[in-house]
Amino acid sequence: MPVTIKDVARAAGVSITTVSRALNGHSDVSPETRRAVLKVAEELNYRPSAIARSLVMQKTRTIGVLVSDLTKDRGGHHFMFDVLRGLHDRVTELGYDVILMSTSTTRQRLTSYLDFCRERRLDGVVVMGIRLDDPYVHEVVESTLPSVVIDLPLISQHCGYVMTDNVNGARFAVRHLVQKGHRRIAMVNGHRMAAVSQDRLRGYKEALAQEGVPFDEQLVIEGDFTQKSGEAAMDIIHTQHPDVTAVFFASDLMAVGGLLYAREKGLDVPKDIAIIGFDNIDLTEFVMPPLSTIGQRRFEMGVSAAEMLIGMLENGQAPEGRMLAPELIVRQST
Amino acid sequence: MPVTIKDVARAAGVSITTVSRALNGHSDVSPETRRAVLKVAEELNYRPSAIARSLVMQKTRTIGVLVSDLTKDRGGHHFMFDVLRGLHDRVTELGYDVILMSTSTTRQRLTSYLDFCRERRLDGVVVMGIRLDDPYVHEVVESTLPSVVIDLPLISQHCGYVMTDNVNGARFAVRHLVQKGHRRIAMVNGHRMAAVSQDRLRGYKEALAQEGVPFDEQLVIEGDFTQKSGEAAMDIIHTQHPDVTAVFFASDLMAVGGLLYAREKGLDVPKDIAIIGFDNIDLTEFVMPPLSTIGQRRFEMGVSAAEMLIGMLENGQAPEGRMLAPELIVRQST
DNA sequence: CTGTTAGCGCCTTCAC
DNA sequence: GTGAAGGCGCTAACAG
Repeated sequence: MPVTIKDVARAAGVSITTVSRALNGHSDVSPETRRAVLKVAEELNYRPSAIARSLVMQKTRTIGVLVSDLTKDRGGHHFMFDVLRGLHDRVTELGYDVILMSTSTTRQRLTSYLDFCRERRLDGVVVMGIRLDDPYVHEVVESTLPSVVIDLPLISQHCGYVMTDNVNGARFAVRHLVQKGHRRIAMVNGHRMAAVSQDRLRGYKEALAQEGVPFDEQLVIEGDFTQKSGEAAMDIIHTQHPDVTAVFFASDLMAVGGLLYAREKGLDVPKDIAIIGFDNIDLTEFVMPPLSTIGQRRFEMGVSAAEMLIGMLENGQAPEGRMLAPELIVRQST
Repeated sequence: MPVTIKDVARAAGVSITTVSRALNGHSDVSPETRRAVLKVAEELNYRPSAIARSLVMQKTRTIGVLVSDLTKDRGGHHFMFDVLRGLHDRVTELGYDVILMSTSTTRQRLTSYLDFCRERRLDGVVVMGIRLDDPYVHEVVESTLPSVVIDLPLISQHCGYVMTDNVNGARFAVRHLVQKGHRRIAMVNGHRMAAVSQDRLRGYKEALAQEGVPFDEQLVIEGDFTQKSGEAAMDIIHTQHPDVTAVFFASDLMAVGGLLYAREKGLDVPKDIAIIGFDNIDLTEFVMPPLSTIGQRRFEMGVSAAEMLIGMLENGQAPEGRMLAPELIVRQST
């Protein structure tokens, strides 16, 4: 049975009200009583109940983090973990707590994410790794519960987003290749339906236009973000477009596939063919040669989401769409 | 203002108590009233407040996960994330929620982890990635707050642990090498003070003894878990112990270092020298040749911790030490 | 079977 | 400056 405010009050010989005021730094308490109360609270090792406070204050100072399918071991996990780190860091700095939710587990509970939030009386949610076609996402996006979505351009009255500027990321990559002297630059994209694929393709085109390099539709190969598809794409490029001297892959995993293919065929990277990826996954540092790539500011995305959400909560700030600049990371594959 | 039990009661024309009982499946409610209440609750889209319930029940059905320094980008993160996944999965299955805590952020709050738990009235904690010399860990381990520690053999009245059986992991690795015909087998260990290093060294010795291979102290090189130290160790082995045909690295990162060194020196892996690592990090699948290693059942560790903790909470089960069997993963480096 | 009463631990009017 | 009273949303005796 933990020590309550009542215990402190009794021990200090004052009323509960006074203890509450003293502990919360209200001005209408005499310095002596305040000191006395603080001392007693300290001695008793008193910790106010966040639960009780939440009940009466009607806010929990807790935000939910909704992550897609934590159960399955899919690709994007490291990405999500980094975002989570930034998020948690900033959120706790601002005096809030973070509670975890996963699509897989809440779904089997048969309650929607939103209902979960309502039960827990969460003040807000950050959503990440969710697919656009998830039946429940829109429920939270369109609800009045303040929310911020990572990596999906969903915006509404109570929902903002934070994402990487994929268009510019792709532009950075392609411009870098052009500056290295390449003119025939192929692109291996992810599946066409992914939002990021469309953006990265646009960046590719824009960079080419900007640099005065003609766009050749033949040089855009569609992959599916996997290493295997990267190898396959590289094979097409190698056999059908031997004049290509550089390839921009829309994901590092595909780029690694390209790298393996090149090694297998005895091609020198970057001399025979330059390769640049996208994402800056850990792996890129360890392959040979280390892979140039476009990095997303994952930690900062979490921080930014935290600040936006809590800004909405505390200062009634309007939700917004935030694009974070990606960074060009030059290693030895270009 | 969310709809409360009072709203449901009024709308259903019964007392608050009756609503509570109907919703919680108590038997002393007539079928008709129950149906009526359920219907109204449904129509009103009522969600009971977990907060209010926690207050009166004196338990939150929430467990904390204390993770070391979420802020810093250190090695063990993927490990922790996988454990977290298993943990969260099982915990929510059992009807609990997970709240995140990090040493970095709670420390700057100037409250100990334990105080944080007390404020939030957490039912229990799982601790992971914490170093033995952390000043606060022992506070939670020795407190009456039920806890489970990952990867540290800390046990007490209210604290159990789940960890990988490192001794056997090392034995699996070394036995595998012996079975491949190797007799001169070096070991590159992590720093001597790490608990895992000691265990893995023991497993190395035991396996040698068991297989009738003499132990040679010269063949144990001390590294520090980094790739660089793996390279350095490999250099020592290569130059000073040319008769060595296989190396057991106490971490994959060091093993990758060894691999790079071998490639640089034109050594063929595994023909000239076989290499096996420990941890099964993602990287192992992508290096050339793919690295044989010892895998920890990370997801299962989380699941196990969840079950143990909640078993303690609900059935008063005694905390225990659980060793999870590692698995030998044979790829192409051995 | 159902309603009344009494809190859970805390904050906030409103008096004094 | 301080205390008494009421209530946040819910559950648990205790009566009827």
